Amino acid sequence: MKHFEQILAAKGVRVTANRLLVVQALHDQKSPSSLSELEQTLFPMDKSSIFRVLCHFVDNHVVHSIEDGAGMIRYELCSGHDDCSVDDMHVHFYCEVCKHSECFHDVPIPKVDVPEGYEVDSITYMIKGICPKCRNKR
Amino acid sequence: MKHFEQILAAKGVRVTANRLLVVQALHDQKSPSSLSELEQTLFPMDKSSIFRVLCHFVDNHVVHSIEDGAGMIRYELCSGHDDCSVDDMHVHFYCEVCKHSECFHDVPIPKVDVPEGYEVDSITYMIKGICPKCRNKR
DNA sequence: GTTCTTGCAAAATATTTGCAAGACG
DNA sequence: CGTCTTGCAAATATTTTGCAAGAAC
Repeated sequence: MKHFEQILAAKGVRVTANRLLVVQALHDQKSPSSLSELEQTLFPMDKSSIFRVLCHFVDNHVVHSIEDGAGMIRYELCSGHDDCSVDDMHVHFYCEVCKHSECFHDVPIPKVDVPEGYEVDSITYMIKGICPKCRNKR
Repeated sequence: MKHFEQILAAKGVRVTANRLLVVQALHDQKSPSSLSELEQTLFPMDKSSIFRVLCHFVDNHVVHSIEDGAGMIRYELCSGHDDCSVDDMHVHFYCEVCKHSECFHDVPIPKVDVPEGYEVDSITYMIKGICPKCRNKR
């Protein structure tokens, strides 16, 4: 996939087979993926390799890392292919019943005024509650 | 502290010595505490006891649980002593340099419109960046 | 006495690192 | 060659549960 190679190259990340697989997997997921999930998807790639690729991606703004409601870290591709700004982010939802995370891609994170002297790098807006599917089951 | 006993009683939580100690400790902290921190503060109370007290408190809306930027769960007392609503919440800040969390008590979380059918229980608004103290050191 | 709570120990879950071999430029 | 990347194994860190003794009602 030439497309993914360009994304990596544009961010100054060397292209390797593993890295392309990780980008591919993240792209295929609709909701942010955890390390464990990626481990299954990307078998037989090693967990630590995936982990290090993800760290590298986070450092180079290829992916965001967010914490879902269950104390686990999840990863998703930065949407903007050029630069990865704060404006890039959207709201996430965590269902306390089925324990799944999803994205509200259409809902941008409202900005707030931070006190003097604080530098903002990223923002996570996480709603916890019950998703429609689980709600209808009750 | 009669005061804390009333808080617990009002939420239908049975009052025990341990629970009062946990409430006290959370009240004394300015920023949200992690389980490990509480373990030190509350020594010799057992870690698992603290954990179970915290779970019970979260279930009964005595405390909020939030995830700081480092994948750790932190706890803070619900501010409203009557009921623990979504309006109760404020913005949190995580410094990526000194790895400390703090509260922007004066900055309420802006609300967003969620898609139809979703039930909102709580919201976490976490800003990651660099705090003034760490920023001045560079 | 029946239910809830606690402490100890240990399991379960996730993340992170050390090291040597291999790939890349 | 020298640096970056990978896989295997193992160490850390953190959260969670089983069980029996004790406390509360």
